[in-house]
Amino acid sequence: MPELPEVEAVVRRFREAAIGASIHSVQIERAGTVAPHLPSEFKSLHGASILRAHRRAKHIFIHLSGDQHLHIHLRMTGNLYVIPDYRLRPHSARVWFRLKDNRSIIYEDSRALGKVHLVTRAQIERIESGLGPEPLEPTFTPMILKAILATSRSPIKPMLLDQTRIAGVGNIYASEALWHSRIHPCTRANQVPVRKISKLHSAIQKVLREAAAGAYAGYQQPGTAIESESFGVSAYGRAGKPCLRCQTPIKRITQAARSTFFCPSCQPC
DNA sequence: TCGATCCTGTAG
DNA sequence: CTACAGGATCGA
Repeated sequence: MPELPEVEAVVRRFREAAIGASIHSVQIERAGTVAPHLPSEFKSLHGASILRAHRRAKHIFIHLSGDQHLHIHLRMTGNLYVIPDYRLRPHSARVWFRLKDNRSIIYEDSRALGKVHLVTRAQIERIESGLGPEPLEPTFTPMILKAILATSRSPIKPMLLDQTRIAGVGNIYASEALWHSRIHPCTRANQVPVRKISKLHSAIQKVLREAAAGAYAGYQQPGTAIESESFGVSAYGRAGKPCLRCQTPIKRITQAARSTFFCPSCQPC
């Protein structure tokens, strides 16, 4: 589910619900979600209060009292939210934090690929320093994108997923941005024509911004279908369906073991 | 730079 | 039953 806009929505909701709350206890239903930590290490969170939460790329960092920090990555199917009572938690709750006010913070993850880690401030800095620019921040300019593209000979679409180059673009929005900027996904990054670089830059921002607007309203708690991508999607998941610009059937290919969707007619090589 | 891998769920 | 899933890491 979550790409950058969805993670942003999760963090915003989390902040509204959880800042200022105090943790009563921590339940770890699945050790793998906190590995390589031991569940017992999380006892240090008992009594801690939640001070801040922020997002960097698709990473979530939660700052707690006592100079403690949680690092949460939702991966494919993770979700983080607060519910009124722990007994309402879904079957796929992997870690939950009972709050002193009786509510609970739930980390839910059906595929269990995501992680909930305890980290130090130094570790957070190390993680963040390894990431490329945030695509929705002013620091991400067409010139910066041009410089990033120049350093890679790999096909542009897998390159867009490389978090060390640009942080937060995922599989759906990579295909979408290329469709909007009419760039073939197999084009080598350093071969993208200069004229199309600014198109790509604005397409990345457009696609992420529009998704962000929908995600905050649409990213729901358990049981509700998560369909934030179902509106505004022009190429992703539309194999065989007509391109919205030229009616040519959208094609699906595999790149770096991920699906890519594009229009073979209006995204020429 | 690729393929395999971590997992579970759902669609075909 | 198989294929595939919006992520990221690891080893070859």
